[in-house]
Amino acid sequence: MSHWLLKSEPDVFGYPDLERVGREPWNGVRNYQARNFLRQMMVGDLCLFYHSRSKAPGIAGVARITRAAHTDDLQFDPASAYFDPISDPQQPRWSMVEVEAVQAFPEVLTLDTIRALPEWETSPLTRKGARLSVLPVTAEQFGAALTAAGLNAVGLERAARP
DNA sequence: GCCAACGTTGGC
DNA sequence: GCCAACGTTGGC
Repeated sequence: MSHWLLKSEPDVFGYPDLERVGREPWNGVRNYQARNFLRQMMVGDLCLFYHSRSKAPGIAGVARITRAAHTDDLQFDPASAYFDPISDPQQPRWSMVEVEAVQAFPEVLTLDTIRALPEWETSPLTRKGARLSVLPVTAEQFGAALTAAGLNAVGLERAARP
């Protein structure tokens, strides 16, 4: 199983929103590197749900991939902000996955705290000017984040298994 | 294929 | 709201 980190602006769609709706299509990703990571995701992979552009940026909870990469319909919807006039329906450029809420963190694990974790030193997340909205996370980084949040990483991974 | 201009991201 | 960092675009 792989681990990932997904960024979302809590003002637009935060972890509480994911808990409310249960499952949510992760669409609107329009960056090739991020898209390529989406395409590597497999059902059951766990994701850290990160709040960006917020007063307290950080990880708010854990999500699980419930559907592997498939065509992001918004790229063909002229009314959508994510419309891509260049995309060819025969060979769609953009993909989306589907995620569900697994476990909220007791409180948001702040970026400052994440930066202080040795496992996260090499992550693109903690690099200045980081813009990647979907990024891979090592098992060590995932475990360190859960431990720092006060959760039992092993227990959660077991419980999250479908 | 270079690179300046532009638009967007995201911490602060 | 500011601005640095980054990805993308498009003229040449």
